[in-house]
Formats: sequence, structure tokens, C-alpha cells
Amino acid sequence: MPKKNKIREGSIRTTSFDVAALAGVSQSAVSRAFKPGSSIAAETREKVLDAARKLNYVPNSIASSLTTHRSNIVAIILGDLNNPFYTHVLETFGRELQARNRHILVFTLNEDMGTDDAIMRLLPYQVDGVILTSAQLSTRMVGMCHDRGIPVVLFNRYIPNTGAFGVRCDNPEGGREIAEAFLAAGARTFAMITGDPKGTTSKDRATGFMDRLVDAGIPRSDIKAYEGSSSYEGGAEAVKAMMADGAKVPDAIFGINDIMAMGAMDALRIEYGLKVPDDVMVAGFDDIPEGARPPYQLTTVRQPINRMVRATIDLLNLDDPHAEIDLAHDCPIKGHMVWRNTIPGPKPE
Amino acid sequence: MPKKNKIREGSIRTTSFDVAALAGVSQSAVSRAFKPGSSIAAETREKVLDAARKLNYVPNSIASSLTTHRSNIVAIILGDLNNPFYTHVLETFGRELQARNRHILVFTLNEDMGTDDAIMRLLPYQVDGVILTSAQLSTRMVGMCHDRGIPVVLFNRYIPNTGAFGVRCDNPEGGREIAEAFLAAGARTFAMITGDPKGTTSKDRATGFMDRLVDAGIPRSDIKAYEGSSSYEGGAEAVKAMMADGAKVPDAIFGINDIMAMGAMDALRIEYGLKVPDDVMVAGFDDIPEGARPPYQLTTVRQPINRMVRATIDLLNLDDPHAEIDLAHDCPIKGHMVWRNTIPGPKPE
DNA sequence: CTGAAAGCGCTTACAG
DNA sequence: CTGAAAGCGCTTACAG
Repeated sequence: MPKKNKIREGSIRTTSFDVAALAGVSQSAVSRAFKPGSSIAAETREKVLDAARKLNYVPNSIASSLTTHRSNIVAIILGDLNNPFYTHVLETFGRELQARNRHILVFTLNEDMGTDDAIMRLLPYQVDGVILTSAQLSTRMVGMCHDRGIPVVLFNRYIPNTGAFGVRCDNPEGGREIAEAFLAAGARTFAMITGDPKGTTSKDRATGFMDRLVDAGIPRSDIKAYEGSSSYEGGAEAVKAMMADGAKVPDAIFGINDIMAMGAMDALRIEYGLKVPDDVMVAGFDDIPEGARPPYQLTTVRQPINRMVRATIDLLNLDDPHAEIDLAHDCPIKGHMVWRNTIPGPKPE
Repeated sequence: MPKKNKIREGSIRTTSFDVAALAGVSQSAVSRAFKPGSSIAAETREKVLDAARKLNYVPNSIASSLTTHRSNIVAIILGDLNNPFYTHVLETFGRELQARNRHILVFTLNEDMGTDDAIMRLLPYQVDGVILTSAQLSTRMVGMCHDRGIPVVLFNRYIPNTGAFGVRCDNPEGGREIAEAFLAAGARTFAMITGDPKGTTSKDRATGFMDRLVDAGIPRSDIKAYEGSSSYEGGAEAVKAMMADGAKVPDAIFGINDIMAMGAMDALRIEYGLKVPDDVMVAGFDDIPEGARPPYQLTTVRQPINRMVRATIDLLNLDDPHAEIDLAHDCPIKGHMVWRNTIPGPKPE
């Protein structure tokens, strides 16, 4: 008689032994029936699957994880949910990972929980990999993961010298393209609204942007920078700081990401009655769908999210747990300009 | 000598036996050292914790879940990430659940994965509970969860007769308050932009809204409804459908949620040159932070997210696995009006 | 307070 | 192809 464990009043746990008993086979057989490609007669498998269906049996992943050392879970550490870009990223990871029969353990960061805390909390779950969309990872934590054979890959950033590599868009190149576009439209004075100063993404975009401008002979003093904390509100604040600066309104403003560019545009128009692009040109970076809405029609550079997500998953080596964990990998994926209405003039075809 | 398993080249698995060996105690002792409130001498615990630290040992949750039948994981099924409301919801659940030492397995729905599929995928993980923010759950799936002692609670909706209860805002009352506000501002003709027709949320808000208007003597024919599919784009489309209807622009438009109201406002202004609230009043529902941005300044009713999230977690009975799973629970939490600029006139204090 | 041992529900060599 | 059995890394009565 099958062993039964009461869970709550009236509820009972069904195991592979119960299924085996009903199907008249050994417990090993039911295990095999559920594992594709295992050595089992088609007929036996049918019998087992039938019995399982009758009992509403579902194999216990916790138990199988314990033996196989694979949980089919990947952890995603989400930094900044204020930027819709990351919502789109989460959705894309969800789609891709679920299609591969993997599942996501999410960690959302906040004042009470930093990246390192999140890592310490995910370690006990024996996840198959971790994806990080936040900055500030300590070398020690990367070590904790690697010691356990858990690959960690950074999404949209890299952290020099931590041994964690990342997948990212070619940010310097994107910055350069924006500079190019502004220049072609006749801009001569500039402002940048920068994001998280600790992340590499903002820095790289800003550097590419500046370099191109300086190459074109723009004096550094004609390129100002304001902090926008990677949020809509931050973008608006940056504009206020800029206007408070007293100087002339620049010809062009580069929001290091779309959401800041959107905040900036609204402040420019609503607070200061300025027209975009007639009075000031604006550009962003990311190409979030929100930036394409009628009030913004933001010219920007698109991050190839789908390709970035797939590259990230590939680096996790989910199907080959024994693969060496790569170390110093870094291959930026090129984004591309999306021309809309915040930079005037003819769009290159 | 402690047993060692190679994971990847060079990486090794550390278990409680290794820690026990180093600390010179039994394996049971190390288990106890990590469980708060267990019967162990302070001194022994120290020894164990020291050894664990030296070995970078972290207890294996997979193994402990297998014995305790608690994974400390709750599943969240995310329906519509196009509505920022759910991003805020996810963030709030993250904060609250992580503070209680619980973690989140997220499932994002898409064409390839419906709610029922998500449930089938979460069952093997023996989650401690499931939170559902999407509609369309079958009775059978609720049964699958309940049979296993897994509570499921619906967030922001209910599904009549599934045995799954939900936490929600008092939607009919919110709809009524919006109607009231419009009426007080002098509106006499109305349009509603409705959301997911399968969900109860949209229906309830619309019903409350209509009922109040009808009570006030507004003829039903002066209350039109357009589908907005709960998205920004849908809100804009609804306005276009409304304008194409030929009839006079209504005095007031109720966006069943903020994101649709935002889409509607932009279409009204940009496509048709209408002023809000001078030409048309608008109101939303949810009070997402995006609706408070300068271009919108949306008057709306706030969903008490924090309270709703906490109520949801309470219903999960995470700390009392043997609690009966409640069945026909339903207690709407009252939202409240947030007065901004899309309905003219004096705001009640 | 402590340790030996059974057990959680699977997977997977091993022998047949 | 199939079954008996050991083992994954913990927890928890049980006895001391």
C-alpha cells in the first residue's frame, strides 16, 4: 500500500512510488518515464503516464534537483525597476528562459537588500546561473558563485576585475552615433544627462559621445554633464539644474537613457516652454517602447534586447553544467540608431 | 576525511558533514546551528558558524526543502507587464517577501504560456504559495494547487467559482467616486475606456461608474464604452474609435486604469488638439507614479498597493503551513481619490 | 545539549 | 528494457 503523507487536512502527497504501484512497475520505471530519452519501453512509459495522470502526479523538482545538482532555476537580480527598460528585459528573459524549460528566481534590490545580499540568498538554492542587471557586485561574491560552479553574467554592464563578464550593447559606439547625429543637425553646444555613476554603461555612452564631439573640434567646455540618476524624475531634475546654471540652453541634450530623456523633454517643454527639437534637440538610448509614444517620438539608439538576452543565456551554459566558467569575456553587440523626431533634419536612409 | 564532489573542474561541494568535521561536532549539530531557536549550546553554535565561515559553507535549501516540505519560495504569475502598475506590484512583493525571507519564482505570461501552463510548471517546485495577477485561471488548476496544500491568491481580481479568492481594491466604489467627481464638475455625457473584458477588475469599475451615473439620472445612451486592452496604445486607440464614432466628444472620459487614461490623454491632445480638462475631463484608476508626471497630472483613485500586497501575503499563511486553505474569502480594500488636474473645479478637502 | 539514524522523493550506476 | 539499492544534503524524532 502506497505511503501517504498528510499535508494539510485532507491533502495528500503523491510520489513516484504511488504511481509505480498503480502502474504495476518499479519506482525506477516511473522516474524513467518522465525523463525524455531514457531507456524505457514505450509501452511501459504509457502505463506510467496513465497512472500519473490518474493520480495528478507531478515529479518533485526539489527531489530531483537534489540528486542531479541542477535546479533548472536561474536567478535574476533586478536593480532598477524605475526604468521600464528593465521591465522589458525581465519579460524577454521570462520568455526565453521559459521556452527552455528554465525558471526564474527574481531578486529585487532596495535599501534593505544590495546585490551581495541577493547573492547570499540565492546561493542556498543551487541555481544554475545568475543574471545581474545591477552594478556593484563584489569580487568575493563572484567567487562564492564560481566556487559552486554557478556562472554569473552581467547584463548591460561589466565590472572591471571581478571575473564576472557581461553582455552589453556597444555603448561607446552608440554615444558616438548620437554625437554624430547632433553634429550633422548643426548642434554646437551640448549637455549630457548621465545615469548611475557607478555603472559602466552611463560612463561608456558618455565617453563615446564626448570623444566624438571633441574629435569634431567642440571645446570640452561646451559639453556639460548633469546627473539624472537613471530615472524620469532625474532627467527632469537634471534639466532644472542645467537651467539654473544660468548659461545658454545648449543646442542638444543627450539623455544617457530614454527614460531620462523623456523626463528631460517634459521639463524642457512644460517648465521652460521650450520646443523639441526646434529650441533644443534631444536624444536618448535604449529604445524603450515608451520613447516612441507620440509626445516623445524620441530619436535614440536601440539596444538589441533579444540578442543580448540570448547571448546572456548562452553564456550561462545551461545545457552543459560541466563547461568551464569563462572568465574574461566581453563582446559588445552593436545597437543602431532609431530616427524619430527629436533631432531635426533628413534621416540617413 | 570529508567527502568532496567535483562540480566543475576545480570546484567542490561543501556539505554540513565537512563543516561538522572541521568544527569537531556531529552533522546534526551543524544543522541545528543554522536553525534559529533550535536546541544547541551557544558555544557549539559559534564553533560551527566559525567552521562554516572558513569553508564558505551555505546550507543547501534544496535539501532542506525536501525534508521540511517548505521551499520558502512563492510563485508570482505576472500577466501584463505593459501596465507599469504590475511593475510596481512586483517590486512591492519583492520587498515584502524578501523581508520575510521568502523568495520569488516569477512566471511571465505570453502567447506560449498561459496561466494554466504556469501553474503546471510551478507545481514541481513545491512552492509555498502562488500569487496570480492574471485572469483566466481554471478551476482544475486551483484544485491541483489545493490538493498539494498550496494556497493560491489572486491579486487585484477574483474569479467567481474557482475556489481561489483574491485581494483587491474596492473597484465598484472607486468607479462610483470617479462618477461622482465628474458629475460634480458638471459632466453630463461620458465615455469609459475598458480593460481586459475577461477580468473582473475592469467590469467592477465600470459597473460602479455606470450605476452612479444612472442613479444621477444620466441616460444610459450618454455613457459609451470603448475597449482599451489595458495598455497605453489601447487607450489611444479607444479615443480614435470614439472620435470615429462621429458623435460629440463626451464631457468626461473614465480610463479604467491610469495607463489607458494616459494613452487617451495623449491621443486627445495630439491627434485631436483637445485640451484636458477644458475640452474633456479625464480620470484614471490605480495611481501609478507615471500618472503623476507633469504632462498628465491625472486625477485617479489610488490602489493601496502596500496594504493589498500585505493582505495577499497574509492569506498565503506562509508561517503556518498547516492552516486550512480558506476558500470563499473576499474583502475589498478601499482605495481613495487622488485629486490632480484632469477634473476641473475645487477639490474636496 | 548532543549524536546516530531514518527519511524526504527523486536519479542513476549496476546487475540481470 | 527493468528493478533493487545507494546516494543527493539536509531535518528531526529518539535515546542518552
